[in-house]
This record gives sequence, structure tokens and C-alpha cells, in this order.
Amino acid sequence: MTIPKEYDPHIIEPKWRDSWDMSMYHFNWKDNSRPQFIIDTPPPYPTGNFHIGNSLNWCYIDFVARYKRMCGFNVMFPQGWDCHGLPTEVKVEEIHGITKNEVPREEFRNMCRELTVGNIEKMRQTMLNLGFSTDWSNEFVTMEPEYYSKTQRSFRQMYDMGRLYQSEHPVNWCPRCETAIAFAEVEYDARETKLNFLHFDGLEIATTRPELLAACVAVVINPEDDRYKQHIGSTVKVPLFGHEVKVIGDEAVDPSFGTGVVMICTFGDKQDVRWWLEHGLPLRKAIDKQGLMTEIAGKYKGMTIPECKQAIIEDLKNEGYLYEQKSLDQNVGMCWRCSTPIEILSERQWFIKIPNDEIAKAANEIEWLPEYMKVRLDNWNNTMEWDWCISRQRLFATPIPVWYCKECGEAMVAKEEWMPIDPTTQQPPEACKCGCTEFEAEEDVLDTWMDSSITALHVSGWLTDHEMRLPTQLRPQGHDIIRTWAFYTILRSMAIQGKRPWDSILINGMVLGEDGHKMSKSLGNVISPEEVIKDYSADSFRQWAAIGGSPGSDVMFRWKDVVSASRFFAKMWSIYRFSMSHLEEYEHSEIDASELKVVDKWLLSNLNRLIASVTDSMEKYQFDEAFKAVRGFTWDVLADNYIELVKARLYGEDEAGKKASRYTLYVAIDALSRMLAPFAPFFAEEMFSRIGDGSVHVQAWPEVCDSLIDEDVEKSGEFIKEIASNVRRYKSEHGMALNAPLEKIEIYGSLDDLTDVLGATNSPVEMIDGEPDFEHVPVNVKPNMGMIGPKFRGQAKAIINALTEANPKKIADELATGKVVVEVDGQTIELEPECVEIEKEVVSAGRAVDVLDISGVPVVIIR
RNA sequence: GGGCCCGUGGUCUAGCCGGUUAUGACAUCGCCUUUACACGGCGGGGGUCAUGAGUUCGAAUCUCAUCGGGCCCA
Repeated sequence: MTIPKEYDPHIIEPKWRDSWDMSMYHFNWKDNSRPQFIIDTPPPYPTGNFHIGNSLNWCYIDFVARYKRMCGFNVMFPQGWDCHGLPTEVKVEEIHGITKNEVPREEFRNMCRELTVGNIEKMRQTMLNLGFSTDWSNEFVTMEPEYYSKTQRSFRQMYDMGRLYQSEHPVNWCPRCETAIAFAEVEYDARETKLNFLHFDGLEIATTRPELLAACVAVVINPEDDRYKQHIGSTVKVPLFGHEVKVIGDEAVDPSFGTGVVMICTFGDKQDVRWWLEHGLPLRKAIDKQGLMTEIAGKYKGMTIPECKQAIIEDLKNEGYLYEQKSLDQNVGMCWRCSTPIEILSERQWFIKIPNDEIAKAANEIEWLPEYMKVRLDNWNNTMEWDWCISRQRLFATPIPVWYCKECGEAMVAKEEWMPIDPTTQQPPEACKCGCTEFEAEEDVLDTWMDSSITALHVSGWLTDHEMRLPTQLRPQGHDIIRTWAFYTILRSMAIQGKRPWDSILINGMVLGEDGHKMSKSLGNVISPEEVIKDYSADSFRQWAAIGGSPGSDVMFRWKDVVSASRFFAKMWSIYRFSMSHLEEYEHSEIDASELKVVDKWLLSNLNRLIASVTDSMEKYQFDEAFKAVRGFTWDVLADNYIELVKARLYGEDEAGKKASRYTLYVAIDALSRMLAPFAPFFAEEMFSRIGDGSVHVQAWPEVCDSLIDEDVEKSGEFIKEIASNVRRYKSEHGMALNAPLEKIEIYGSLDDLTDVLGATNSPVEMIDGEPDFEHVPVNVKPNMGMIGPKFRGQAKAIINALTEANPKKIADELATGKVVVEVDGQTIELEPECVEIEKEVVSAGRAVDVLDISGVPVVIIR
């Protein structure tokens, strides 16, 4: 068996990637004998670039999927693509040098489709390169008819339930994109603006939005405000425009802000909407969908909002209405996509009702990891004031399956059996209730979250022949989309199936660049996973993902983590190559514990503890903890100690000893390849390929064998290890070669088996009963805080002082008689022997020797 | 303005339902070719655990305040 000296991931990784039969990762819909573990994978937006943030999240998912599969679960790790959206429309316009209105609707959609197909392919490739165990038999693409017909059917079902309705209602509107947007799509930015103070027909008001004077429908003051309360019920004339508006009272007005008088416009901000609804005020639309002033703005008609603002301020000044301006810091709501300040317009739109209690209840049934992330959802849920606006004025999206009768205007919502359907190209197969067969299509489309909020339903087999498997077991996602994707998915799952979408939600952090800032193109700190694979390897990238931070916290990308990951693989490879060279003629079979030496049992005891702790960490999704444990064991226990200790046996003539060490090595390599499999699928596969049959990825996760965990064995093993490493250090300090023989080593203790000590020190070793020919001089008294503290409470400090100040020799003598006595504040206190420990120094008595103290046992070295 | 998270050697981090000398990695310094590995081994230096107060016999750990950083929301 020839094993190359160096591990070359650029050969090994493509080899396995191209030869793996991916059907081993397929979910079995018919199998009910194994527990299911369905993952509601986030469908990424197909930008064509599977970035490092996606990759971190997918690494977490893959660790879980592979681990659960090895533990015997029927795992589904599906892959979806959330295709619809504005960024693709913008990109297509850019690529083809057109605007979307210049080509027919269908042609434009096809261009978007084509671009998306290509982008998906690029991202798939990166995912394969990273070694994810994706179940490609359960891939879904939201722009495909099979998927979006489900989006449309969910629309119909929720319409029938009365959870979905159409209405004229204020919506957030982006005048640049010319579309309604949801609150989740509004971002806030601090800006400085001017607060304008106006004479307002006998009152003084302060406003940041004088351009909306034409839309003013009332003036409001606090009813407790003695300065103004007599005005309530009267009317005032709006400056410049002259229409009369009511003066009303409302406690929400802060008398200390501005003048204490506020004008209500339809609509300047969210508060205007609240007042408008509460007081039943009229509607005056001064801004149109393009963000231009309307008819009612009179001479300002057709101006943009900033133009109008400037013109009105000029006129107010000239007419003497404006008497003061003050700077004001204000947070402006903007479109998340284009940063244009949003307006609130009243438009006919489709809405989904938000059942806050139902969502809160479902959120409580879900296990949140980390737990505090649930607070973010609760906070969001508790502050929702309007329903979810689901219609968008865009093209590349799922069509709203609705027509309006040309005769009676009645909306006809398509039946489920007609779907998928595009009302703009297809007519309903039935006449309207009024008998008319002429219809006008709904041209609006659905918010993309309408597609992606049914992923949990989709992957559970909703609307298929398969058995419905909701709830899924795990939703892995970033904390940035809790208020969108998590929120909407819970809402839809509860509405349509009356069940929570998942048992658990695992929140991952964001990836930060090496400078500690969030990765962004403008900061120039972007690293692509492909770059890391090319320079190091996919397994090294995955190892960074595992140990870079714990799930939930933001993780910094650091090249040195990748470097140290690749060093670990070099080390592991070296261990593996060494082990395999000794396992060439080895046939594995179970052997009796009595055939094993202390050092073998010590290794196996440690190995089983490792399995227990790694399993525990994996169950808690603590990947960093799990991998660090594997790494620590491999490097410190196996390589630096076990292998050094058993070399003599492996190279020696004693067949029994050789067999025991080979057995132990084999067991360790086997268990390590399995525990590495979720993290480093390529490396683990290469390891396993020479010791087992089939892929490591269809093997069982190692089980803990409790009978092998033995504290006495660990103590003896540790003792041998300590002797070997102390002797090694001794030689190093004395400038001796590490394999140079010493004249003799005397151990004044008890050990059953000296084989490995002999081997590791390459020197004659003698075990001697009784005390050595040296003097033990007590040099220090160490009080045991853990014993003294709880027992003596307030006196503990004084006792500790008395002990440390006492003559160590005296205390040691007392200890020999069984009790230690100290004087504290004139009081005599008797301490149990456990309360005190004596540090001793072994003093040489004339011989030319060196003495090592190894866990209290004197070891004498004769050079 | 409200809420959440976080401050531990030069850098990043573990510990955080209190208990002797604070974990590990990277970096740094010194020594070593040793029948797996120099991408290695052995050893060293480096920390008032953000600051201040409190609880306690005892605080990195619990409480409060202050300062600093980040995130979410209004």
C-alpha cells in the first residue's frame, strides 16, 4: 500500500467529488422505519455567486445533515432557489441595455429566467466544490411552474380562509421602483432635516414636510395643552392652498415638540396614518406613484418632491408664513434596494392579515438556538401595525391569479385546478357571476416572500402524493432575516396547515472580513469560498466554518484559521500514513481487553471520552467545541503521546504487544475518520477508503463503549505518558538526542508493565519498592480552598493565612499523624488531612543523579 | 428613545448555575533532524479577565453603575 507522503487536496477533493454517488444523500419518502430529519434549507437568491455568508450557513447545515445521517436519521437536505425579485430585473436591463417597459412582458420575463438558470448553475458548482451533501432529488426552483403553482394555490387557499384580502390602504411606496414594499423592506437612515415653523391661520405649527401642505387634512393638538385647547373643534385655512381643515385633539401630540401643533397629511408618516384612521379624516393624495405632485398641488403639479419642497418654502417665506427653521435629526425610511426615501401612499393592494397571537404561540413551540434570538421575532411581532402588503408592481415574479370583470368589476380569483396561471396571458375558463366573459387581468405580482415563505410546506411534501411531513426538524438561517423569512414562514405554515413549520431554528451569524467589518464590495474585504478552495482546500474552508466561532455569533474570516486547518490535515495525514504502514498485514477483529497494555487502554479510554463529548457537542450544534475536541485528541493524545509510546512495540518482535498496538491504532483511525466525516468529507473519505468498505458517509456514527472508560487505567496511562515526556524533556534540556540511552531509570512506585516506558525512553528501567535513598523536604503548604471554604466560612481566610505562614515541616509532621492543628484568633482548630496538601522537594543525597518528580512519584535518572 | 449581544496576554478565543497556579490557537523568543510529520517536536516570555462599587470566607464567573464596541427596532 503506497500512500503519498503529502496530502494533496487538489487531487483528492476533485477525485471524490466526481466519483461520489450523490443518491446516498437522498431522502427516502417511503421509509418510516427511521426517524425523519428534514431541513428547511434557505433558498438563496441566484446572484450567480455563492458567497462566504451562504457558505458558512451551508457548512453548518451540512455538519448537521451528515451527522444526523450517520446517527440513523432519514435526512433531507434539499436545495431551493428563490428566483424572483428586483435585482434580476435590474441586471437584465443592464445586460441588454433596455428598460423593462421597452420589451413585451413575457419576453422580459424570459430574459430574467435565462439569467437565473445560468446563475443557479454557477452556484451549484461552488456547492459541489464545498462538498455539501445536498439532496438534489429534492431541489426546487421558485420560478418553475411546479413551484409557483403552489404559491398561487396558497394564495387561493388563504383567500378562501378570509386571511387574504384586497383593499385600498396606505402602503409603503418606493417612487423610484414604482412599487409597494413591505415594512420588512424599509431601512432607516439618520439624516438631518429642517423643522419649519409656520403661521397657520392663527395657530403656529411645526412640520418637516411643507411640501405636503396640499395633502393636509387636519391640525392636531394635545387636549391637555392649555395654550391651544380652546381651538379644538374650530377650522383653520391651510396656507397657500386655502382649503379649510378641522382642528382636533389627540393625546399622542407631544406639546414640547415644535410648537405643540401638528398638521396631519395623507400621508407624511406612520403617525399620520394612525390619526387618519382614528379620526375618520378625508384623503388628499398630493403625491403620485412616480413621486410627482398631483392635481391638488395646484401650481406645483408635476414637480418632484424635493423640487416642490423648495418651491413651497420659498413661497411660504415670501408670503410671510414661514417664521423660523430649525435643524432636526430624523430617521428616514428608505427602500432597502435603492435607498430612495419611501412615501406612504394609499393604494388598492392585496394584503395578508397578521395573526399576532397565532405567530407568538407557534414561536413558543419552536426551539430557538441561541434562545435569545426569539426575542427579536417577538419584538417584531408585537410592533406590527398593518397587515402584510403582498402585491408588487414588478414583472419577474409569481403572477397574482386574479381577473376583474369588465362589466361589474368583481374580482375573480383563479381556482386551484387552473394553476399555474398567468392572468395577463390567459383568460378564466368561466364567466363572471354577472354573466360577462370579458375580464381585465390583475397586472400586479406577488412579493417574493410569498414564494419563499412556503418552503417548509414544500419540502414536507405539501400538494404532492407523498405523505405530509410537517413540521420539519430544522430551519437554519441568518439573524438578518428573522423578521422576514422566519416570520412569514411561521405565519403561512400556521395558516395553511395549522402547524409550526419546524421543531428548531438554528440562527447563524454574519461573516465579517479580516478587518472586523461586515464583508462588502465597497469595503473591499470580500473573500470568495472558491478562492479559499483554490489556495487551500474545501475541507480547510469547512474547518474554518466549524471553529471560527460558535453558531449565532458573527464569525470573522481569517486566513490563518484556514492555514492552521490545512496544517491539521497535514498532521492527520502523517498520523494516518504512519498508522497504515503498520496496518498493512493487519486483519481487524475484536480482541479481549486482557490482551491490551495499559497504554492501549489509556488511549481507548480517552477515545471513548472523546466520542461522548463530540456527540454531545453535535447534539447541541456546538461545532466549534466538537471539532476542537477531535483536533486536540488527535494532536496531543494520539500523535504526541500514544504513537511515541508504542513505536517500540510496533517495530519490535513481540507479536502480542504489536497486535495490541495495531488494534488500538486501527480503532482510533476508524473512529476519527467517522468523526471527521461531517466536517471534512473529502479527507475523511480518503482515510476511510483504505480501512473500510464503501463510503464513510453511509457509516454509523461511533458509539461510546462505557466499559472502556476507566479512571484507573487513565491514571496509570497518564503516569507512563508523564514519565516518557519528562524523560524526553530531560534529554532535551541536557542536549541529548531523544533516542540516546540513559544508563538507568529508577521508578519508586508501582507499575504493572514497563514495556512502553522502556521503549519510549530507550533505557533500562527499574521499578523499586519503597522509599528512595533521598530526603523529602516539605517546602510548601497548599490549603485546599474547596474544602476549607465551605466548611469554615468566615474563618476560612484566617485558617488559610495560618497554614501558609506555618512551618511546612511542622504541618507535614502533623499530617503524618492524621490531623493538622492551627491556632486562629486564640482558638485551636483541627483540620482533616484532605484540607491540606504538602509540596515536597526531593533532595539528592550525594549520588550523581537527577530526580524527577512525576505526580509525586520520584523517578531517578542515572546518566 | 427602547431592546438584545459583547469587552479575557500583541491578535482571536475557551471558561461564565463562584473554589487552589485562567484554556487554546495564531504571533513571538530559544533549543532539536528523532526509523509519521520542520506544515514537525521540546521549552520560554507575555494577562490588574474594560473600569468602579457591591454580595461572599472567596468573583473572569453573581448584582449595580460607568465607559467602549456591535446588532435590531422606534
